[in-house]
Order: sequence, then structure tokens, then C-alpha cells
Amino acid sequence: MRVNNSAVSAIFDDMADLLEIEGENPFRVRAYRTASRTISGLSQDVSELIADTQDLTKLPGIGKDLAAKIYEIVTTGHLSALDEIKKRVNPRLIEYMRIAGLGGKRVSALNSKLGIFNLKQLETAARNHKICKLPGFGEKVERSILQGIKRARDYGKRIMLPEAEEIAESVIRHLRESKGIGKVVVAGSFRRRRETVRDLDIMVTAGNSSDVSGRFLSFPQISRVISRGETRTTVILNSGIQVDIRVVPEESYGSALHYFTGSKSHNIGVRKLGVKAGLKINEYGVFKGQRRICGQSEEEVYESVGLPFIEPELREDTGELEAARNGLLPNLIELTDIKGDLHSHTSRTDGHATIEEMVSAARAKGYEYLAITDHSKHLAMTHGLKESDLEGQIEHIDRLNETLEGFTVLKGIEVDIMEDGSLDLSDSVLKRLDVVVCSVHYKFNLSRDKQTKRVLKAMDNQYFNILAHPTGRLINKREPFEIDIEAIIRGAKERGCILELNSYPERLDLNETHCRLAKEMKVKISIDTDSHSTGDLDFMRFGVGQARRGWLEKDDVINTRSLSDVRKLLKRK
DNA sequence: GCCGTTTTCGGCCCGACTGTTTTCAGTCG
Repeated sequence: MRVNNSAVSAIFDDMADLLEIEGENPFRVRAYRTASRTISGLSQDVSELIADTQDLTKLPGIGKDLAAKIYEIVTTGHLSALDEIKKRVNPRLIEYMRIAGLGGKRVSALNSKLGIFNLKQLETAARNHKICKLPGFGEKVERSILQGIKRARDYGKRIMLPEAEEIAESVIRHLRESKGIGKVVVAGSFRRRRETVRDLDIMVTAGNSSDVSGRFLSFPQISRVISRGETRTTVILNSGIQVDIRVVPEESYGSALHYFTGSKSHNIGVRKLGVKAGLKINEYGVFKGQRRICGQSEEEVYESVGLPFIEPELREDTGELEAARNGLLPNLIELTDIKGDLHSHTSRTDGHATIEEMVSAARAKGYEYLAITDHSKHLAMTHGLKESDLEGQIEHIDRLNETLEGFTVLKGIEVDIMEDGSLDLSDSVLKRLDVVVCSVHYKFNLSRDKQTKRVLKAMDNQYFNILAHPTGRLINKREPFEIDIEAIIRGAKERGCILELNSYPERLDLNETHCRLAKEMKVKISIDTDSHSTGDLDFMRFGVGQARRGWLEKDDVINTRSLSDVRKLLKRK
């Protein structure tokens, strides 16, 4: 049976929640959560590892017991320990755990004292003021539960980076207007360039006398204050986004930035190293006994545990600490390494700018080249190009190139991959192009096997260069379609094809795990914007962020190369 | 439940804030 990693990790998350509600040993609960994270971060399916008879206990946080449980899940599709605990603890209580302010203890009390087990009943009980009468609960907790339910309902989703950037910038502008404020930095998952963020952690350095918290609370878009203290203040904005402000003294800048950037499990890893070295590491610094030995910069914090600086995008506890220890950290790609963009649209199909406008915007970014890759005819709603249209565009670009100096427009297409694996345009026109970007735009619901074969067959076409947005997912909107991504990467390797990392904030497709896998398998990535307007060219920063999360270096990415090198890499043998 | 220059048991990262308490448990990041 094929069981994917997200299924295993979801089962472990459920186990953790139910054990927590049952009041189990918190370290046992943590073991399940750690294992869930380990599994979801794997580049290979655990079912394949098992098929390869690999030793699962070699994975971090997986011991004999959890390895056996993974084996059970993969071979039977379920976990008897979970079935058992569900007999003792109502599994519907898991949804309570998602509400801010409710943890295992309170969920357990609500269930045992009031006998309620779904959100509707919880809401009714709160409205009828039954909850505040319970020991350990009060009116405020009751109110916060009601707000938590509403929030979970209204804004359950995480926001994408462009919106997060906008909010962060306006908060920062507001804070900077007050006196006595030193550095203001957005830390947290935003700094790690996660695909989405649930809240913003903004770190401020300031002296004791400055009232940062007061200044922050005068920000006009605050809908609710969750907590307010000297060093930490948390609010919910009208948009539903949570913003945390943390105030630290200037000398703690490095240790605080490290602490607030996370990830949590990366920090735990660093602190454990600290404990081994007889040090205590917290947001105020690195301490030997009572004595503070450093903490001014993040570099100092890492140095105190014998490590080089680790880039924020790598801090997910997915092997970066070990790599750092062994001097094997990647030299991550930078936005400034990008020399061009190989996927863009114009107003000829569904874009909003002419070729000339796109070219001038790309030149303004300092690029050497831009590929124009409009849609092919199958995408009728975009006015996709048929062969004769594309021939016209080819001639247009040839004439344009004659007028340009130091810049080249690459002739391209984003051609549809048909259900049978053929391409939407004939070879006779594809062969006249510099770059052929290929995409699945329909029939997302084929079986995993059929979808994989469809794309591999398309790659057999000798003009196939780049597989665009390989999994088709739209963050918060559409799940990735079923496809064996490892087989696709291997297929690309064998055929000399390139995989796209699409920089559209809602795509970011490939994800970081796929990028790492492609890098390991030595398949080149093209970080493209899929621009539909001149402004979209700026999406490149999101793609590069994702690439950095995927441990990619300059050499792993085709569009860091000069035009002549790109042309060579696009030539299939 | 994991893990080991304190190695097969006894630890397990660390601190802030809230609310309900009257010294602390629960939750969060």
C-alpha cells in the first residue's frame, strides 16, 4: 500500500493532540509532534523507505516504537494505538486544540465537566456563561474562547508573503515614527521566508524609557489586544492577522533575533548544543552560569556552540545543524544572482503588458534576457496561440532583438501538456523556439500513475525544456495534483529537462523539499516569475526565498547563467 | 517516546504573559 508522508504525519499529530488532552507525559506528546515534523519534511515517502528496507530509526526523533508505528501505518493504512486512544478520548476534541487559548488541560476539563465535544456546543456553552463557572476558568477565558472560535472561522488560513510584507511595512513605518527606537526587524517565519505566515513577529531594540508597546497600540488597524507587557505585546489586526512586538535591549539584538526567528525546533537544537557546552541560551544572550558571555549578533550565538552562521531560510531543523557542524552548509543563491526570467506572458494572451513593456521592465531590473512564453491554443480562455500566431510572434521578436543591445528576448511558449502526454503545438513550430515551457493546466484529477506517465511522455518530446509549476498547487486554494515527483525529477535528469520553481506567491511550486531532492539528483531548476504584468517580475524575490529554503545554490539554478550558458543548458541531446 | 564524552535510566529549551489565584497553572512561541 502506498501511504504518503502527510497521512503519517497527520496521524502522529492526532496522537499528540489526543495524548495531550488525556494528560499524558508532555515529553511523550512532544515525541509524536517531533516525529510528525520529521516525516512531513522527508523528500522521500516513508513507504518507499520501507520498501527499500531502510532503517527508520536512523531518522531524527524516530526510535524503535515510532518506527514500528510508521511501519504499521504504511502496511495497514491505520494505527491501532490511535484507534485505541479514540475509544478513550473523543477525537472531535482535536478541533478544540486549534483554538487560541485552549490546550490539552482546558479541552479535557471542558469535555469532562460539560460533556461537550464539538465547536457548536462549545460556542453555545460560552454564550450561556457555563464555561466561566468551571474551576480554573473565568469570564475572560470564556470571552477569549468565543473570540478564538470566531477567529478560527474567519481567518483560519495563513496569509501569503505579499500581504505579510505589506502589513509588516506599515507597522514598521508606524513604529519608526516614535523616539528611542533602535532596530526594527521582522523575525519569525516571515524572515525564514516560509510560503505563508500565520502571524508577524516584529523585533524592536529600545532603551527602558521608550514606550514601544504604547506606540504600537496606537497603530490604527488593531482590532483586539491579546496581551500587553513590557517586552511583548500581541494584537489582532482588522485583517485578522496576529502581530507580536518584542522589545529587547540593544546588546541582546543577536540572541533575540535568533530566538524570535526560530524555527522553534531549530532553536531547541541550538540550545541543546548550548547545554552540552555548559551554556544557557535565551533571548537575552548566551550565559555561562550567571555571566553573560555574548549575544550582540546572531553570529556570536552560533559561534558560542561551535557553529558558523546559519541563514534564516535553513533554520527548520531539517539537517542544517549537522551540515553546519560538518562544514557542509550550502552557499545559498541570492536575488542578485538572477540574470533573467524564462517564463512570462504578454497581452497577446492573458498578460497585461506588451512584449516591449515587459522587455523594458526586465532590462530595468538589470537582466540579460527574458523569455516570452505565452499560452498555447488549448487554453482558449487566455486566447492561447495557435501555430500561425506563434510564428507571427517569433518574427516580431526577431525584429525586436535586432533593435536591442545587451539584451535578448528569448522566443518561447508555455505549451499545454495534453491528457495523452502530447504537446498542444506541433514540433515544426516548437523547434523554432529558444525555450519551451510545458504545463499541466487541466485534468488535475488523473490517478498518480496516469499523471506521472502523462508528464514523462511529454518530456519525451525533444523540444520539452522546462516543466512549469510541476505540482499545480495553489496555496490555500488547490491541493497539488497527485504525481510521483521523484519519478518526474528522475525523468528530467534522464532527458535533460529542467524543473521550474514558479515564483507566484500562491504557487511557489516546486516546494522546498522538492528543490532539495532535485538538487540531490542534480537536476537544474529555473526560478521563473510566470509574470502576467511588468510588476509581477518582482515576484522573483519569493521564488529565490523558496529556493533558499530548498538549499539551492547559484549553480543549481539555470537563470543565474549568462545567455550563452542558458542556451547550452536548454539544448537537449 | 527519544536518547546517550553524565549511555540503558533519568533527563528532556526557556521565558513571557494571562487569568485565576494568593503562589501558580496553562498556554504560547
